[in-house]
Amino acid sequence: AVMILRSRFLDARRKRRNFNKQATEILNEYFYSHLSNPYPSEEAKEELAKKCGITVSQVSNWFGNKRIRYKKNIGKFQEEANIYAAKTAVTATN
Amino acid sequence: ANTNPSSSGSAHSATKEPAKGAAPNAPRTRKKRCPYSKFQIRELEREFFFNVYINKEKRLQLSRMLNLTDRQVKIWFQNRRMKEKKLSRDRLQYFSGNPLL
DNA sequence: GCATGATAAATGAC
DNA sequence: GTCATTTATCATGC
Repeated sequence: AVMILRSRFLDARRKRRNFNKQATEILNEYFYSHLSNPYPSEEAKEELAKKCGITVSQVSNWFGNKRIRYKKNIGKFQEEANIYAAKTAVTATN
Repeated sequence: ANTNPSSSGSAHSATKEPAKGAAPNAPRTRKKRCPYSKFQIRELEREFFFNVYINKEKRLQLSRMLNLTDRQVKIWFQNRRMKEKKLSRDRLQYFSGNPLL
């Protein structure tokens, strides 16, 4: 039984699975509403992880990848940025 | 069977070092990440298994054998210790709340 | 075929 | 020394 769990653990690390749409939504919402300083604190990471149903490490990975890829090609993310900017603006007025 | 297309036989020795006196402004470009070969990894792992903290003497010896800089070996051990710590954390999280234990 | 998540070198703060 | 990062690379999803 232990061996099964061990191999399952190794497989779980190797295989990549996309986050569900809801989790990505939450992460993007935070990212674009903190675009001037997209570095969540440890506490913020834990909260995001809880809300997204992923680990803190996965939150860190996501922000690391997002920051570098956004910086490398801002144009490609412009549309996405506008969407979430509008979204947070709506929530701010309510 | 050395499946290494990226010539990591000499992982350092280039891509940096503005040749001593030249380039006064010297933006000090970041060294490009260079994946190590299977052989280099095997030897580093072997030493890590023996001791997660490597002393300066073995470090110099290992760096010469693997054609890496002393600094690269030092950094590899630092990163490897962090990896080990992360593996422990992930194991704990993964096996907690399990249906079998 | 790229998008995306995870990992591996390399840097810098402390 | 640790540790959060940056960056490139790897592996997979679709």
